[in-house]
Amino acid sequence: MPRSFLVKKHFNASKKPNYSELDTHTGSLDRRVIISPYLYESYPMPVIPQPEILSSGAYSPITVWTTAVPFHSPPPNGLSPLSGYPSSLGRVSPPPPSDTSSKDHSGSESPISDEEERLQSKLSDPHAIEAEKFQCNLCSKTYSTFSGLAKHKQLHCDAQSRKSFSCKYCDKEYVSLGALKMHIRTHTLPCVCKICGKAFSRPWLLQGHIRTHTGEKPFSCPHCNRAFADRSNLRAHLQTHSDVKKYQCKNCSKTFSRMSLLHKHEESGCCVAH
DNA sequence: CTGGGGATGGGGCCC
DNA sequence: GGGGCCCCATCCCCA
Repeated sequence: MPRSFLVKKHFNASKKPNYSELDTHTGSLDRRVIISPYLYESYPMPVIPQPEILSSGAYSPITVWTTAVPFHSPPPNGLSPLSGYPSSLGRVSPPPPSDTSSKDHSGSESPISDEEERLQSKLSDPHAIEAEKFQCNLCSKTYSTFSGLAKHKQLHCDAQSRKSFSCKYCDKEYVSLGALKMHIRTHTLPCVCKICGKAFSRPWLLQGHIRTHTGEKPFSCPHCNRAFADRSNLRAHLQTHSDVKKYQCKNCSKTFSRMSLLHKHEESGCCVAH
């Protein structure tokens, strides 16, 4: 099982980003691609913009992810964190309607305390003076309003109990915040080529891309001395020197240097009933 | 049509 | 926790 399949892929029909859309900032990618204003100033150093030099609506580590809440028990008042994306990148998801007094926490790592939550719930709810009757089934904390409880669960207990972090740009979920942040980069594409403007999710991807401009090919085949810019491509090339290829057809035992070639072979009809 | 190269995406691992 | 790297995969293009 390839590791890439551990998380489902379903961006859209075209798996590759349509870089032609970078210039217009239109289409489905416009909220994740940030072209550095310093794009063409110098060459050839890659530009890996820091968050502060991104546009005001750019990627904010605090605002681009949300902890997941159980799908089987959606809170009322449209509290689901997956109920739609912000209209522009970097905007915090709109607060729950019943929590209009809550402040914008973007840019602040410190979550509000439970006491603050309860106080805010009381302030925002005229019925909050009543006895606290909404209890968290995970930590037994009580809240006077359902909205207070819902917010508490969304921010703390559910996320902690499930250890689940879901992307706000797609519906992928990860068990760690670090994995989610790494994934988020595939949406925000913070690494921009100064030469052509293409954006990449990681610096080393950009470095590999820059080799296409410079012509640098640091990986050489020990058999034929052919050079490659990418190690993976060299590895694939090495298969061509091997008598026994890595990928074998189950039916005819023919071997192929690449998985894609095996797939083509299978789709061409070898593996249909003979 | 097949085989191979080029370019790129993305999760995991290690430091 | 983040960066760099590894490894695998895929798409596109061309000979």
